Amino acid sequence: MTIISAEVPASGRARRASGLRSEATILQAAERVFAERGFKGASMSEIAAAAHMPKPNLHYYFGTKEALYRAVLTDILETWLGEADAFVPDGDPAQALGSYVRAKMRWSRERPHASRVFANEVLHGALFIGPYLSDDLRRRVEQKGKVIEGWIRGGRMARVDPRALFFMLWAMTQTWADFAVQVHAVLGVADLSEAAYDAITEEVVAFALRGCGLDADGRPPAT
Amino acid sequence: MTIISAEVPASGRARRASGLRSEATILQAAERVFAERGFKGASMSEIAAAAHMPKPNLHYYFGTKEALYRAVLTDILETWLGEADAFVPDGDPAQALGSYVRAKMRWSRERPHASRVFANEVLHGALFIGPYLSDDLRRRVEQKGKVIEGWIRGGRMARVDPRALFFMLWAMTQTWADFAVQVHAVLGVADLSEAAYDAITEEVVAFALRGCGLDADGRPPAT
DNA sequence: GTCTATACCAGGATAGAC
DNA sequence: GTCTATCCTGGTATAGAC
Repeated sequence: MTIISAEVPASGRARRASGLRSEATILQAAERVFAERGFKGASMSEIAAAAHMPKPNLHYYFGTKEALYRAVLTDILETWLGEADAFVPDGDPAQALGSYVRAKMRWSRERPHASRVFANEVLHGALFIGPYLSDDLRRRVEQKGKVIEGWIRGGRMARVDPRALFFMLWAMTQTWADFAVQVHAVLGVADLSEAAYDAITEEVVAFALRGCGLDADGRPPAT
Repeated sequence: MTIISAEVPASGRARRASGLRSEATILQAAERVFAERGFKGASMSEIAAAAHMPKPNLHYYFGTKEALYRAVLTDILETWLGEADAFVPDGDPAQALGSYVRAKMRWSRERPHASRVFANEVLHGALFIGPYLSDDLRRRVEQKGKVIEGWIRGGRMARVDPRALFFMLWAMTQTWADFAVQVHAVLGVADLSEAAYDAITEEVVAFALRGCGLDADGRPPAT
């Protein structure tokens, strides 16, 4: 992740433990507030309150609101593709796809704020992470797409455009974080239990595998 | 759509053609700006500029920024489920699901701004349309879910939780509007041609049908 | 109904004490 | 490194002429 450079705090030198802890606290609070309000909607005051410290401290550590936002995004992007590396050419398609979907579902569950910040950023034009999407992400999708094309040529899964497949998988998994409010409203619940979320995860996995022409055991279809 | 009441312009009485035209112009401009910037990020000045008229006119017609935003949302919600009524119990599952997905894909293509405003609203907690989601939408999903459950009981499609299915279908279709920037970045194109979008639409339809255990001709699988 | 000019306030950023 | 007090821009909303 070289496109977005995290702000180096004021001094430009390594700081002591208290500073690092403050910084981490701010980042965490900022992620939550940016997720709830968007970039414009979030105020430094609210982030400061969420981080239990006065406003100027935020400026001391990150300079500007925009720099803080960039730091949050950097933090998010560094993990966004972390679980994505299960696509090895020799691997079993059903196994690889299944664990990819499960990893993405877990990410939505464990870092819903991060998912929403990312969604908000892309939704409004990816002004900050645009270069990252067209360079780094594009390259990765291209690579993994080749693996999938290999599987298709080998008759190991249905013919699915690899890029379209990725967009659909991302959408199907991230929607549980990004649109959680809608999910809760339609289901008539205040929250999803771990058990309920696990059940949903298996629904998504099964749906995605069938969508790729694979049954749960990974057997390719007659087609 | 009774939950959100569109603002009745200043006089409270029907206005003449020029007023109606201005109002429609403002709504259209507002939808676009709200889509690009979010509620907070959008400014009345920018909407006014987009509508080619001075700022106070917006307040004349809609009172406040929030009222204008509500009017835009009402407009969007009225069409959001319009195409959703292909789910008739007697219908063919593959045919019903296919035309539903196609309708949603067309909506994403033709009203991307509307889709983004909606996404942004839900993403940030559905503060304005929350009641609509838990009343009207919930009821509709419940109804259509019964139809799907009937199909499953009749062995006409795979066992898929109907609610989960809807969330996935919405996600898979709306992502092409909401995350268009990401799609373009990863594909390395500035825009999608009609032909390219049609091809993607068929990818999504095929994937969704297989996901439901249906092939393109609507034959249920052995399962 | 349409527009110019302006009141008013929220919020980002900084000065400067400790 | 931490915090109080304050500056100042930008943005909603309105007054009031036409």
